[in-house]
Amino acid sequence: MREVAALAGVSLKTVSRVVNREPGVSGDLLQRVDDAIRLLGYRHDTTASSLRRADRRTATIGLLLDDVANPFSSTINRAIEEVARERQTLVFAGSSDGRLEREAEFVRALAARRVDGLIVMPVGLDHATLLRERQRGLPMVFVDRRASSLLVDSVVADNRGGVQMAVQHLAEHGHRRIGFLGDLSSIWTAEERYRGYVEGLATEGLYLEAELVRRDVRGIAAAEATAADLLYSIDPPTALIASQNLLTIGAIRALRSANAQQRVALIGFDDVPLADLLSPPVTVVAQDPVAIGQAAAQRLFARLDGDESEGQVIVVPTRLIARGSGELWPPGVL
Amino acid sequence: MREVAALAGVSLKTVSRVVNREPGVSGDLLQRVDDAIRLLGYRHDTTASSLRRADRRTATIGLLLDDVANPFSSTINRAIEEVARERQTLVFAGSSDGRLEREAEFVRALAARRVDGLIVMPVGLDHATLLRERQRGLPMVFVDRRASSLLVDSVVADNRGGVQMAVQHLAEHGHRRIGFLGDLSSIWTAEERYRGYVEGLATEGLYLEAELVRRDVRGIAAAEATAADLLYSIDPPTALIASQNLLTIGAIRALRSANAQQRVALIGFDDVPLADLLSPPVTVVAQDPVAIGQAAAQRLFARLDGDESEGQVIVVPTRLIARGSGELWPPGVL
DNA sequence: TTGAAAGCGATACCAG
DNA sequence: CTGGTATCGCTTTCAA
Repeated sequence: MREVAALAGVSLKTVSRVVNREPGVSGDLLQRVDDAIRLLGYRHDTTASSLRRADRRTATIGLLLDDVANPFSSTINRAIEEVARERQTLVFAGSSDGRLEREAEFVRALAARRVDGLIVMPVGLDHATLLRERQRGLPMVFVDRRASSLLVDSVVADNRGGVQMAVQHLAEHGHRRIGFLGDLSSIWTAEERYRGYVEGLATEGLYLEAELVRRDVRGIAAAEATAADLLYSIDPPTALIASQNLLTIGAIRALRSANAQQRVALIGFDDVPLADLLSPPVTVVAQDPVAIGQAAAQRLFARLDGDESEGQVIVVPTRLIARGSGELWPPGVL
Repeated sequence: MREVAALAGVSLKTVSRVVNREPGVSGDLLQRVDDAIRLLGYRHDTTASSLRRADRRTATIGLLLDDVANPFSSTINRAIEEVARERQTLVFAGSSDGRLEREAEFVRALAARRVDGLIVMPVGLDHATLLRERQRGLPMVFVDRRASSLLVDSVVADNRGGVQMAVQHLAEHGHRRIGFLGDLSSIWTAEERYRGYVEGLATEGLYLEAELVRRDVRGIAAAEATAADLLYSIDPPTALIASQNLLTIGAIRALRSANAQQRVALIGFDDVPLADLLSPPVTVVAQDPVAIGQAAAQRLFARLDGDESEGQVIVVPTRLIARGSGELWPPGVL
């Protein structure tokens, strides 16, 4: 910048004005400075700029997901990127793998780089580390999992309602013994979905039977084994709800192995690619990761724009996509 | 930092030494400084640090993919993140959507933030903008697509070999009329895969028949229409190679609609989730995005560590996963 | 082993 | 409209 000023024969401040497109520079000087910039191949240094700038903004935000490679997460990532781009903001993306120490490490690294804000899929249920950071002034929005405090906004899917819908749908197709596969109870969404199951059963006047419920199931292999176990039990369910995408895949495999895919109904939570090409095609409760990501980014930028209102909880609707597997009737009904 | 120094009763420089774990600070002072840091909740400012630091490193790299939400890309993203984490480096991730102006915009934003290096899935074939940036000193590694210059390293899958393998596999199963679906020819990988097809045919002593080749097909819907067109042609192929994951999905749909999935063989390039649960399960040439991402990150960090050797091209093997759809024999052979 | 002063590249403030 | 000077938070250099 110094060199640019020298070449254009103006002061540092004038170059700064040109670079930042501030008003009040005569056309003549503007031209000279622009020429000098081009000639020298000058590149503005955002980091130095934000150091001195009054608002100290870095035009940078952090995004901490469970796993950037997970299709649900990466779609959120993409949606956030789009909103950020309109604001000339870059996104640091990272994966916590559901581990508190990774979450803490990432947040520390982001704070050291002075990001303007953070969108995070929080690990665990108490959020102590994150809230401490929030209280120190880092704007923060939770995504996919609801915050334990009103200091931060949350954008979540309608997990409970989605599973209730699934239960109702199965009940309407004559099912009274509906099995449930759930992820780790320490994950907020897993808990919500289980509640949806319990409430759905109640609404339909069905009993909650412990032997049909399998929680804390993690990953495809475990889901397959657990679903098989359910299917081969003495009084097996006539329908299954798999409340997470990997669990759905495991359940599909188990149904195949037992050759029960045309006999036992299945509804998965969260859509999976190619689900419509299986036989039967898999009925799912779909989330809307694009809407979730957009809403989260919009909340964060609203905060950066000075919104000081109480933390909001935005619930993005889920919808049931009937494809076949969820419309099978139990044996003997038709 | 000033406050920390005041509270500990030492100079700025001593605090700096402690923060950077530089040797040559007495245990007493180290203790006092650490206490002051904790007491004040001091946070090191990496951006200010790198501004003054001799090597000007920001411990930050850029990653520009086609689309961070694409499963192949997001797996690369994750692999790179892991390598970067070991080096305390954060990753700015972004999507070009295959558009040159987005690529240029992102690179400009990264350069303004003084990233240490860039891993990019380059748009187009000439790479002019990127190479200019490279020449200005920004370390750069290309991923998934080979560089047009030895100024940058490239890490690519064995596209050509993979498709050759597919052709050979189909020929071994009696096919002589093998159709080909290709993505936009302006994409380097699409071109490579097409060459693999041509060379594979030659190796097997088969003719290249123009009416069996459909290139510049983009997306699921177009692939479905094009594949249907092929299937309903006068002398249709007995086997199909879909050389990209979305094209594979389109081809599967077309085969289903024509009820030809048990009659016309199919091999897809790039694995797709649930492919093994379809009927027939889909045979694919799988890439190894984790290995690709790791290699790319390792190359970049090697450059940052001072490796000045000529640009390398690292080719990561592909492998054929036989699941059923690629092992169907043409009618009348068995 | 410790510290004082200079300066990284830019913007803020205020004077001309 | 334009520029001089102080300063952002930190590291470097060099002297004590």
